[in-house]
Amino acid sequence: MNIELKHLRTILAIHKTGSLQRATEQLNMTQSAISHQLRYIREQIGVELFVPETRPLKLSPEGLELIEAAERILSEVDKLKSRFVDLRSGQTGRMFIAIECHACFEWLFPVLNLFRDHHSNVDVDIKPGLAFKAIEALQNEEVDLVISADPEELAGIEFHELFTYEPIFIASRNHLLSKRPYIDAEDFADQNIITYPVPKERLDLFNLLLLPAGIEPLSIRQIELTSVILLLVSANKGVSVLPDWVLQSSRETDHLTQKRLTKKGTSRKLYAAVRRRDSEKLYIKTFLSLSKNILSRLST
Amino acid sequence: MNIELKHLRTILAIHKTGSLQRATEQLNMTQSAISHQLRYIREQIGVELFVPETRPLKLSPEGLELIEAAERILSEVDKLKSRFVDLRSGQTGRMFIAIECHACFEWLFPVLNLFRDHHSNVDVDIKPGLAFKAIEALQNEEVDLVISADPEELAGIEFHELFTYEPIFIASRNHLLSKRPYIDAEDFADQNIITYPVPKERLDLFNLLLLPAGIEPLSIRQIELTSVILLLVSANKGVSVLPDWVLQSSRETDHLTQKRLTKKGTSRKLYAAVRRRDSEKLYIKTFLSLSKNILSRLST
DNA sequence: GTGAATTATGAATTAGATTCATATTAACGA
DNA sequence: TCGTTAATATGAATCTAATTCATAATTCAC
Repeated sequence: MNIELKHLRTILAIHKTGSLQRATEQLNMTQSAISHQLRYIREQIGVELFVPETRPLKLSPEGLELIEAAERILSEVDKLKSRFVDLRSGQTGRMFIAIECHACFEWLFPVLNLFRDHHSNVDVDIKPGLAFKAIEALQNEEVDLVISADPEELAGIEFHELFTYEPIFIASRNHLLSKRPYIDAEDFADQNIITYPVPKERLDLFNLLLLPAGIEPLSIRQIELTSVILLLVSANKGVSVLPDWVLQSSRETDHLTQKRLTKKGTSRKLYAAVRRRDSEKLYIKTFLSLSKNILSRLST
Repeated sequence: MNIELKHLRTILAIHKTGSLQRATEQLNMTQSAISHQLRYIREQIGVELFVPETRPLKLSPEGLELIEAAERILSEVDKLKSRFVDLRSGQTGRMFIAIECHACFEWLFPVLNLFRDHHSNVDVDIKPGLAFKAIEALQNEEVDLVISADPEELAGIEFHELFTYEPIFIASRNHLLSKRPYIDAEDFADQNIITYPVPKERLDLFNLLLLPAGIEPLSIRQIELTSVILLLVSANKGVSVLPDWVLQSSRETDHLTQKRLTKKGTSRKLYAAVRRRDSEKLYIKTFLSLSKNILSRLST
């Protein structure tokens, strides 16, 4: 027995309009096509659906049952369809985020708070633990958005620039280097550095300054939480380099001195990577737009 | 957006087998056909269902949702199908009965009690109030079976003979006619007759005897209930003619005398009319078979 | 019963689904 | 990283099945 949704729709239209003739309008088919189809359906299910030789067409008890089931099934299908219309247009969906940069929590949480106001239907989560394999996870659809400072050329992946930031040197006000107008690579050679617990090559300080200059600091201490880093630096247990936005938004900068790296300063850019096919989704656009503006919001 | 059940089945098969290649077995199609169909589905719903370029195929979050909905919908459709398989084979269905003969309640109830043991899934009901238009109601599918004594040649309708019965004259033991070996038409001319409240031409007594002989009884009193008729006749308030099965099965015949109509007796047949298309249904066959045997069951 | 409207049917046509042949792409082991 | 194998994608050809067209058969209302 082969039944398709098309057939259910036909039966429903015939029943609702009361005749094959009038059903033609709803179904955009000729009366002949409907008649052929009705015969096919009758053959398939082997039960008379309409009382024969009556007009307007009257349902048989079996026909009535079919109609009721058909309405249930078709409404389920319609729900499914509109669900996909929503998914496609970005009214709803999933946005799992992987972050390659540790400090990004500082601006990401405020962004997501704002985001929730716009898209309460979107399932948002931050996936920790795949910082290094983030882009791979994006391709695998394990996550839907990656915050990264290292754009690559990848098929199906788009990097959207979010904002430019400046890695800033911080030390205690009592620190020797607090007298300098700016900090250079060599200055780190005898310093205790406090960083996030990630490999060197993923830290701005090393990327931009120390690795090119071939300089090793005196020691490296790895700390998870930004506020603890600030605390330790304030207490003169070491120095650090953090993105400027962290220092703008933090209330624990009173005992700190901030300096540029190198005379003319340094800069980095942050990107959000998404699958190209997702980039038109409404909620992705909202996220990108909110992220681009988040720094000015935080500083006021 | 056009989705058919076929497509849901395809997606489901791909997911369950993990590859287009293996899905070919389930679907009895070539890998190429499945691939084309998959592309069509993708175009229709506009959302990537499987993570591209991965093997074994992995569902995207959207794909997972589709699978879940597809399983719901297809199971609903399967239920519908098996429902119709049952309906077609007569495992289940509706059997609304119209009776043209008043006394038939006497044997019909016992039949239906037995019937329920065999077919608890069949929706049984007796539809009163359309005694005269019963056959019409059968054609309109308002009822599914008619008990009738007057078979006709009608397109799509079959009359199945149930049993032969004898209309029997009854009177009080004290009644004058109780001495007679049998009763003739003329004997009714000075009698008070008690009958069911239906037109004369639908009563055996008039059909078989009085109308042909052109004889009018002294009076006619119409009574609904068989037991009340028996009561009144017992009390010598009049005489009546009832089918033999009523008298066999009744416990209120002690004060009655029973006589044949005419010297060699009379006989009538009862029929069950059904739509030809229903006559192969299991439960209809059961009903016919039970009805044919009911009289011997009642008399024991 | 007659005419108007509706449904059914067969043949012709058309659309669309499937296959075949083959190119492309991933997966795995050396 | 390369070659090998297996799987998927694709285009054209084919075939199936749905739709239309033309028309016959029914039904309904007056």
